Amino acid sequence: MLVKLNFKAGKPAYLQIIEQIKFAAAMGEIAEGESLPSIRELAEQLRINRNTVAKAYGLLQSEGIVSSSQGKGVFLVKAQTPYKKNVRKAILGEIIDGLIVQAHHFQIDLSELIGLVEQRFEQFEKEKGMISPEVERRN
Amino acid sequence: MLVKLNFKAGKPAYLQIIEQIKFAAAMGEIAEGESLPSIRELAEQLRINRNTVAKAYGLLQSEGIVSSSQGKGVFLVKAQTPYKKNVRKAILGEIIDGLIVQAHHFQIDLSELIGLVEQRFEQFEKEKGMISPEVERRN
Amino acid sequence: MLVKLNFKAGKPAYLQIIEQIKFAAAMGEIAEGESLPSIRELAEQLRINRNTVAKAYGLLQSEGIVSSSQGKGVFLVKAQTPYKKNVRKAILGEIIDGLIVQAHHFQIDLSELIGLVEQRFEQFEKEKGMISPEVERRN
Amino acid sequence: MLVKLNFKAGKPAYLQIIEQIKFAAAMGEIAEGESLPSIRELAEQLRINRNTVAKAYGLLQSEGIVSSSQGKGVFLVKAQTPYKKNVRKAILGEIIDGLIVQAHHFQIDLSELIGLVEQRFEQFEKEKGMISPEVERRN
DNA sequence: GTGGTCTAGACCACC
DNA sequence: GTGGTCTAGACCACG
Repeated sequence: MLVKLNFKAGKPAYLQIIEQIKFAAAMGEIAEGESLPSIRELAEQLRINRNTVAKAYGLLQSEGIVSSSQGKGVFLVKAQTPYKKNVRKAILGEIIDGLIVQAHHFQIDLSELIGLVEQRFEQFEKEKGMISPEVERRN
Repeated sequence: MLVKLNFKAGKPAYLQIIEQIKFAAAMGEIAEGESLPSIRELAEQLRINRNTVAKAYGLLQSEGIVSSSQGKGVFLVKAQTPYKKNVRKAILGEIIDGLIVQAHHFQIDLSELIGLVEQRFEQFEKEKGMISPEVERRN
Repeated sequence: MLVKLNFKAGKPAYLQIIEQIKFAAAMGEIAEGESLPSIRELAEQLRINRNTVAKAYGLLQSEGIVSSSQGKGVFLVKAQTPYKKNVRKAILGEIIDGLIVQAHHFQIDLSELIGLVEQRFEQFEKEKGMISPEVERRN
Repeated sequence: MLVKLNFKAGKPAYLQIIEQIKFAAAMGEIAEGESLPSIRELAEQLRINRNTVAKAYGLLQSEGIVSSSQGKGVFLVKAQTPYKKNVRKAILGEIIDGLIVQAHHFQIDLSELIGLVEQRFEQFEKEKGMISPEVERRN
């Protein structure tokens, strides 16, 4: 997998790494159980401090997305959320409430809003389909 | 109108104020042109510094939701967004993208997600109907 | 003379009054020794509080531009600055320094800058010529 | 580079910092891409709160004069204004209008005013020539 | 009585 | 070690 950093954007490096790895995992670009680039490798490739990569990996591990074992590397764990379904729905519900209030201020009604959701979802799936797993690697 | 702060939550006070005023405005709890609680008043009621309220009001003003004038007060402006439709859709689109990624991590598919949106929307409308404007509590 | 207030602009009312009276005086619209509208009169005309007009007149008086005497009214005093020439030049010099630094950041050189000054000055004189003294009065 | 604060003057500290840094930048005292004193450093040196310096730097950033990145520092960006020529002239025009009105109140005519501008400009260029870049004082 | 500005202390995010 | 955010106190401007 390939990670790119945009230093101009305000986003911190470690967050950009996390996002891209999450996205790659969601896309199926990285298979379950497969190893990620090593900390040292990724740090060199991106020309950033190893601490920054380590921080990103650490947070991914604490989210249960990857697991690391000394001397072996870092691996993608099987996708599964730690929350029960009603908790998940409650979390999504809060995001949705904010979305609805914003849509209301923008004078956009329900049917239009749902149209937008469907449209965005389709584009998400389309991009997902276009990425074949395990394509890119450098160094 | 009534604002409540939850100090336990990580969310900063000024953001909680913004959200609740936006919500109250969307609900029709505050009529257009009507004045919001004065900065001092709300600050005392919430037992926080005036500047924190002032910051919230200032941001609401920069979003075009309220307008303030020295010596007079802060007023809810006529609901009308300054953005063109495509801009509004783009802003909502970003929120939706975040929602979709989160839903994906939670293994919730499109139909279920849209069901959630509809359900939340209905509840929003129901609550909105229950609030008759101009029913103010006093302190 | 006619004073107009723009409530939308951020500028406070009393400053708008001061500016317009100064400008009218510089333009010769008000003759030396002539009386200005009374505080009560101007306040009614502009539909603002008399304190606001009084504040404006008070500041004009402290700048030595008008003089007031109880029961008679407020009069424009003979134009003359209280400062000696070198002091005046020093004050202008500071404004000019700021102008030069700004022009430098804008990559505008001396000749262009002086062209701008001349152009603006001519327009100033033109507007001044167009106003005949003692034209407008209301009520 | 050296910043001095004049607490007696009515001007707020953050504005004094902005002016002096703009001046130093225009003088070539700070080279392009070079880092400014860190927020903490300057705050200690001036014996003011870090936030006051941060505010000054933040405004300089929003003017496009410096750029900052967390954990690294604040840097002078390549001199290049983001505005088109007519916009720049309009901005300078407003400053010039104020200058002309002030000069008028001081009974100083155009030729004298332009003489002052030229004189100040020459002094600006002379001082600029005297400062060789990269000559830094330390504390 | 309004709202706005300036400075500050404590804490957080980042590298 | 960097810069950024949140809250606050004192003071100012305004009507």
